[in-house]
Amino acid sequence: MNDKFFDLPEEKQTRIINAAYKVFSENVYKKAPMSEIAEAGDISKALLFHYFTNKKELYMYLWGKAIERTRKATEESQVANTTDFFEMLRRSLLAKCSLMREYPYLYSFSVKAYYEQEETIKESIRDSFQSASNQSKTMILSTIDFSVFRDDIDVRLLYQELLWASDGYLREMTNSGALDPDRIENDYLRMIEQWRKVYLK
Amino acid sequence: MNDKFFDLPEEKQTRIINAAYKVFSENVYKKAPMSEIAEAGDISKALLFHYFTNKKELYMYLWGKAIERTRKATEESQVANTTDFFEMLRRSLLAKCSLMREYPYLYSFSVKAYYEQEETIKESIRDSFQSASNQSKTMILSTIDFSVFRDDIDVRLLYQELLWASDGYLREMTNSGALDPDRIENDYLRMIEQWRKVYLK
DNA sequence: CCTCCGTTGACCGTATCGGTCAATACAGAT
DNA sequence: ATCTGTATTGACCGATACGGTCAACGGAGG
Repeated sequence: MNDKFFDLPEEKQTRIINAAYKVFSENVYKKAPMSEIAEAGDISKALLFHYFTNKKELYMYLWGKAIERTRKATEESQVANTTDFFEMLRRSLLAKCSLMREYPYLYSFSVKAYYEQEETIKESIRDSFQSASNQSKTMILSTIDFSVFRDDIDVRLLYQELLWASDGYLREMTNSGALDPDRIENDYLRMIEQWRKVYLK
Repeated sequence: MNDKFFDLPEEKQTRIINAAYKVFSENVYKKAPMSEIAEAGDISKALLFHYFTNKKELYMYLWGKAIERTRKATEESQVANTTDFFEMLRRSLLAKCSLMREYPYLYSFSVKAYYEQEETIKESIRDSFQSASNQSKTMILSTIDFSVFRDDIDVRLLYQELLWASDGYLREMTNSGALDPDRIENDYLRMIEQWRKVYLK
């Protein structure tokens, strides 16, 4: 890619990047047109190709950035630095929200990328995602104090369930176009409070 | 459309329909090619056009069928015929599973259709979905006995949350390609049992 | 052998794709 | 005002994919 991209005013950089995240999160790689990205980012297609020499390079740049920013947000929110399950969940959702404020479609892009079928993309991506996901999962299972949960529930099932619920909520917000991180954050906190009430001893 | 479609052996009919549901559930209307549907259904594109005279007609047929089958499955599972919240949830998830056995992608098609942006499609669809969804929601809120819930929880939030959780689970199954209704049904039942334990008085 | 009809490969005009390039717009220096 | 260098673009290219059509093929029944 062309490093001069980073000399652009920051607003313009993120505008372009977010346009790309959006289009790639809504379409499979093959059906995500560069022209649509350019239009959404309010620049010409030629300029887009000027900065990211071709489609795959843009895609891989977005992927690398997504990985990096996710890692950073997770670290900054101190997600791993607690043994309280719900506190960890809270921090991780707050991290997601803060990430969403700057890159609204980064998360849905990551999910879409994980299931990408295009051969050339697949191999470059799947491993790094898988390893990160597995790593965080084992980290959670080893540091969390599970003794505080009610004895009659299946914690592993619960964990999945809560992730799905928060994910489903986020998806609904995304789909309906009302992506308001503040409101989402607030709703997240309420949901967690409720869970805390019923699932602890 | 050409009524001779219904003279085809049933296996072939559902094979074609499911191919169409799949492609339309994975792509926006405009980017869902008839050729891809034909290929997935293992027939020629020309034959597909022979039965459904054009793309929109096929889409609208699928939509109507989705509405109808959903209504039927809901009715057959007696979803509305109980005042127990979790029992109703259980029945409605079982209905979803039984529907999924015959038309694996019908549900994700319906969701996708609801958010369709194509102008000509939008108007023909959104109303019927909205009304059905609203109707079921008010039905639930009026027949369910909410007094059995713990007093310290927000039932409306809970309702959404459980729907999201079951939805997220279903989506993960769909995405990973392991769409096994029996396993899903089993997992659903376990999740519901857990919920029943913690959310009731 | 004929007829009928389900089925198809090949085709059409058009739109869209990824990508290129010469030309413009424009800012700053002289 | 002119020059220079760079950010930006409209127009274009060949290739491909699109929705839709149609003449022809093939096999079953008479």
